[in-house]
Amino acid sequence: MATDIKAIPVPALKRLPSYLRFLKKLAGTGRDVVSCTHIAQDLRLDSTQVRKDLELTGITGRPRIGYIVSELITAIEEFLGWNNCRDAFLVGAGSLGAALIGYTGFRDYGLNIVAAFDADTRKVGALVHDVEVLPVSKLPELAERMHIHVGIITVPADAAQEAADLLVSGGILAIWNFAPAHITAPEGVIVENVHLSSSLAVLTARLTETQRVEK
Amino acid sequence: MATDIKAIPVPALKRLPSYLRFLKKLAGTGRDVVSCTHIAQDLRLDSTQVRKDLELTGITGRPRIGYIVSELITAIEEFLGWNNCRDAFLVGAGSLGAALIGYTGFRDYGLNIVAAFDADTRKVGALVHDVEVLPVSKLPELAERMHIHVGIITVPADAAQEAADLLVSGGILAIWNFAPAHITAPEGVIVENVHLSSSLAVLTARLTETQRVEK
DNA sequence: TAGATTGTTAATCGATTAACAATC
DNA sequence: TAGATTGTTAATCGATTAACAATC
Repeated sequence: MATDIKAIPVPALKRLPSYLRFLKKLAGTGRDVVSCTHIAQDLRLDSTQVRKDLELTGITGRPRIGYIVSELITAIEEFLGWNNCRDAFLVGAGSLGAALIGYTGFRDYGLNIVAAFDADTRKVGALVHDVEVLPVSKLPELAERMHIHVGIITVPADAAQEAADLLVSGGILAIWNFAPAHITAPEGVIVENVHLSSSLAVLTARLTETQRVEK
Repeated sequence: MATDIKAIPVPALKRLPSYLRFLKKLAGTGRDVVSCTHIAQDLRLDSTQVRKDLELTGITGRPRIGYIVSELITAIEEFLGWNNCRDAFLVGAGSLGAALIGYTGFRDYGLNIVAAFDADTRKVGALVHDVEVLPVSKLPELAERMHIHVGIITVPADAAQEAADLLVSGGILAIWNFAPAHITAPEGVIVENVHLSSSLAVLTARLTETQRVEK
């Protein structure tokens, strides 16, 4: 097999967006060259780690000088696939769904939510931040016709698997799941979970720990 | 030092909530005993990993039998500090803030958002899901008086550090940051970030990768 | 009893960090 | 040139997985 390239480490992938943010801020100030040390200092990371992470994107720097800021921004964006926008469907037009639709920052991440779907007929037809809410029954056909590859799930936990199945039946290739539920999808379909409970667990466990120690 | 206990591994901590979800579902069906194999199967994990994770909570099972579901639920909840509710303040009453306030599920995670704050005077005075929006200037004094230890940041990126400083000045001990920005806080203050861009980076990088391979 | 499962120790794997030569 | 920084290899650290004895 020719595809014997090493898998991209997830922790590295998760750090790239913060580099991008920093670099864009830097570009705004007119700086056109940056070193790993500089990035690492701002983000409180190890400079070797930053260098290895940047290496993933295929960029090369110059000893003594560093990296060209604009080149680096382009390299990261291309590596993440953020350089050209992807259209996405969202299932579950509740308050979280509305918040995601309303967040304009996703454009920077190459994501564009073009339609929302809801099982609740009372929500169908409404406009959420200029995005129309459609009945879930229309999803599979529309996804196929519009060549949508990304689906976002913002339904309650007990409807999450159903929403996932719906997206899969429409030929979606990647699911961004915000529902507090474990969902399964066929081999080949990417599932990325945003489990707020996991994040909160880290926070509360640490807090409980420090408060236990202090007493 | 007596506090030479091994640090709790973050990945393990992040898995605990999913166990809890599964166990509660199980308890609902009337089952009162469960094995690691059973949990691992449902969540597509390694059973040894599940056992090690549960070990963290201090629970002991019985060979051949497994763990008592109700005991396990209590053990995880106590370990995470989810058994008694914490009051929290939220800064930034935009659509994401509103979504978090409106999400009743946080009660299960021991979190109760009692007040929202915003710098925008036009938002002040409004009610968001029965929670009053107050001016940010009132935050430090109120946080101190009400013994609030947890602060949630849902402001735009450029106001995030300011919001963090405000919370810190009110004596907050832990910050749950939803703003797409790197924030710094004094030693001892816990900062847990929900960086949607990191999560999306994993999704889009994988998607770009598979699409690259297919062509 | 036999066998499933826990508890625990050892082996493996992968990510982070350290070391250092190459270079502009 | 001298020295800062990249690129790369090696060492360390921590998490996952495997192995196996203890036990109900």
